[in-house]
Amino acid sequence: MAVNRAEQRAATRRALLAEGRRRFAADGYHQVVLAEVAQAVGVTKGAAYHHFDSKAGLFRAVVAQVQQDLGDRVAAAAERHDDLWEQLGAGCRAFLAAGTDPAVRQILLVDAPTVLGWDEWRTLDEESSARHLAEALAALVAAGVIAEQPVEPLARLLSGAMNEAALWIARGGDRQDAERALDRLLAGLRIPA
Amino acid sequence: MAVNRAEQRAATRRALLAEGRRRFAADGYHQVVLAEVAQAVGVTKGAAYHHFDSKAGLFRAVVAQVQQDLGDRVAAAAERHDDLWEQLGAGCRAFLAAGTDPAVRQILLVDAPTVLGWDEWRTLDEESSARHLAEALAALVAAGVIAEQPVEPLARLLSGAMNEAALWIARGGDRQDAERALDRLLAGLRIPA
DNA sequence: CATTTCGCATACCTTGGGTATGCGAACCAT
DNA sequence: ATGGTTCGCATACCCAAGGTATGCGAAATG
Repeated sequence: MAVNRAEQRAATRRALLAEGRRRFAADGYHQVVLAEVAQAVGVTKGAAYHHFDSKAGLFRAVVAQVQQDLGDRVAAAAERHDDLWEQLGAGCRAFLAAGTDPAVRQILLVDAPTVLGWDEWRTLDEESSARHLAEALAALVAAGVIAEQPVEPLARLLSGAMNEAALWIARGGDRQDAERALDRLLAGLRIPA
Repeated sequence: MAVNRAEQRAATRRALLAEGRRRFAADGYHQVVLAEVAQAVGVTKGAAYHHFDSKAGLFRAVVAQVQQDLGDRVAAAAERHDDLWEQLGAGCRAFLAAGTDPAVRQILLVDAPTVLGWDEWRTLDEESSARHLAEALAALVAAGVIAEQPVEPLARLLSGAMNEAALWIARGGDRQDAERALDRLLAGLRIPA
């Protein structure tokens, strides 16, 4: 048990974040009652407001954490390959796989845009997974594998496509089919050798 | 002025729908107060609950209406062309153009999935714009313009891509760039002649 | 040991979605 | 036309839940 005050504070904060993440993922933002999150952790609403300035504030912190995890997973999958094109494919497949995680699905893909507003959500997205995608595409353009073109709109298109595909898979769509369709889309971008 | 009861009922319902649509589009679902919607129309909350069983019920009706409008717009744009491939392109461009409409953006793309739940939203989407896309792709496959493949996952990918692109454009992204990127993606699907 | 800090609890306020019930005008019977 | 019925909507109320103001007690400080 932490006797020290800083440790205690950090522990409470971590516990609230973890419990919030569980509940936001399982029940969706609106179904979650802040007081219940606090109670489950053994504190009261007051503690939650001491650490986060609102329910949305807790959610925001959870979103950042989940985004971070997702970005790490995608980056790790990509880095297992040397070839740039393979990296893109591996990253995309990792993203689709992550879509089966309820935390990613409900928190990032369903609730975050409405709760935080699309602008703020996009900013967070930009800092993690979306950035990896844009960088990968830029590298492929530089390497002459895909045609010279503005990278940002293409990255948004692909990002949106994968978000939707992840939700589709989670709802029962066949992942193989989704991966194959995505592969075909990506393959169409390659400059014919 | 309607003296007849059925007309009166219909008029109130229409007014609530119109005002709800305005406010949902302008402020987002959560910011909208049902009582204020009713008041703006000259009735009270009771009337709203008489016509729709909940706030979400009113929103659902608005969503259906906006979906319908959007589907019509896309279909109309497509039907101005005879060539199947041109139809697809025209429909997609019409969809991106529609993304500049705040009603489409906020109601359909941002709030609907969370408020109605992703499953119900997808069902509504399926009945309007998404169906057009799937049909167009199926026709192109049948005509041998794009490779034989499951149409549903491809339609979801493209649908997600365009949703995201519409939001990106609304946030200030260049529409020409988005259209060109989308064209390149679609072009990659064609079987090389 | 006196004092301050601060992490959190307690008590309270307010907003807003939802419900139960009542009224009055349009509708329908004879 | 007139009494009873329907029904569109108003009024009054309930309560869950987010947010706030304040107090307490234990750790930190010196």
